Amino acid sequence: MEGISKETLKRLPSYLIFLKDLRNAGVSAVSSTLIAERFKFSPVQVRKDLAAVSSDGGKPKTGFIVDALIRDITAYLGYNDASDAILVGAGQLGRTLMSYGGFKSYGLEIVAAFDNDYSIENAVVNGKRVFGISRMTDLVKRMKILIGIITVPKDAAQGVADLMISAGVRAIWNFAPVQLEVPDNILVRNENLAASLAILSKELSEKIDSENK
Amino acid sequence: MEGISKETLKRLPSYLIFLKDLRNAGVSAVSSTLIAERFKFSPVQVRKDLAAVSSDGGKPKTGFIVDALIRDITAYLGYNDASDAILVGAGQLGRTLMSYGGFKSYGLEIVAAFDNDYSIENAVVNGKRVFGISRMTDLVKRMKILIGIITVPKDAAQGVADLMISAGVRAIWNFAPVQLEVPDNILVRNENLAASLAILSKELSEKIDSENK
DNA sequence: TAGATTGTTAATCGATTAACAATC
DNA sequence: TAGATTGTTAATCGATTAACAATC
Repeated sequence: MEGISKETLKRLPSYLIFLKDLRNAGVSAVSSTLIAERFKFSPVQVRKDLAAVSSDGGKPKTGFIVDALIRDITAYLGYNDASDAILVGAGQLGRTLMSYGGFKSYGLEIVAAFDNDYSIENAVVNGKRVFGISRMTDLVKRMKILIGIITVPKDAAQGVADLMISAGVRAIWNFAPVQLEVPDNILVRNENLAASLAILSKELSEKIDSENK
Repeated sequence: MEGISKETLKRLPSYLIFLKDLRNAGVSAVSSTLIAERFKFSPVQVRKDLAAVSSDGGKPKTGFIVDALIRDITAYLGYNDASDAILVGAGQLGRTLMSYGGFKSYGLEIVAAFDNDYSIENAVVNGKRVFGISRMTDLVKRMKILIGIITVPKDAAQGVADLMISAGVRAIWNFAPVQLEVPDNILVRNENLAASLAILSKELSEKIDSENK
């Protein structure tokens, strides 16, 4: 149950989505083979991944109990102190994240948003108010928020990161296309949508090249 | 210049962003050590990555020419046939992507969007019109579009994927939280924002756990 | 029982890092 | 020249896969 590899951690959320679909479809048990087929992984890999988080394990011939797996993965991924986040930059991308329904199913929540644009301040998005940036430090400290989401333009990103860190944020999800400079004890996860598409595009053209040989 | 590893491919876009910043700052040459420091990679890794795409290589004592690297990485990542995409699902997330400025710098463009909601059809987002879904097949075929972006609710995603594939799309960037079933020759890249945040949250709580030991 | 499926150990594979010679 | 920095080969590391015994 401990020492889960980085790669396993990345796959767990996908399993969770699939398992919930199975549950909705009334399926009560699932084999590693079936999961593997769906994701084009190997069954052994799936078993290793599941072994890392499953409390009961699976049963030969039956497979794994869907409900139990959902509980185990949710417990592993979802229930921890670090589940509340604040967001800075309530532009279109920021508001999209605030309205995004998918976080809840992982026990995650964006509890407040901040912006320095007076015309956005006090707006209410998805039931959450947008505050002036000057109120961030106080709120983060008071609520002991550990995760900050940055959706400001790139020139403002470093300043926002500094402010978040001084307020006590320990992990940053950065959507601005800059490499943030942060102390060693701060986690940063960069989300560069353009880069994601660029990689897909590249993989495709390599594939097409190889087909044309 | 060929056989670039997957991991290298993932790092190249970050290098590109940083190199452009350097160029803006008037820096003309950069050492692998400097790049490595910024990203907390090892200098050797950076050199290996750059060796894979750089036409000139670097010079001892000087390092790599910033302009030349930008050109090489851009050429490697950006210029290929697979640079136009269509998007289906012009809801908030879809419109955010349509308005997102970052794609252009990688030579990528969302050329048209589709939705089956009559109230969204004919809307113009970022200068691009939203068409009824019925017009997708024709446009994809005519323009030989190879990349499709799915930003519809999860229940509609598989149907949209099937439609895209039958029209000729070869790579799908999927924002719906489902595992799409596609033929072997179709590339799929899943973007699950909730999962990304969940992983960050998990890494943070593991870090905090280990600090408290 | 027979067969499907799990879980584990060992082998393989791919990527990173260490070591070091080449060179501007 | 001396020193910084590159590029490459070999060693290491981490993750995946193959093989197979255990078991429901």
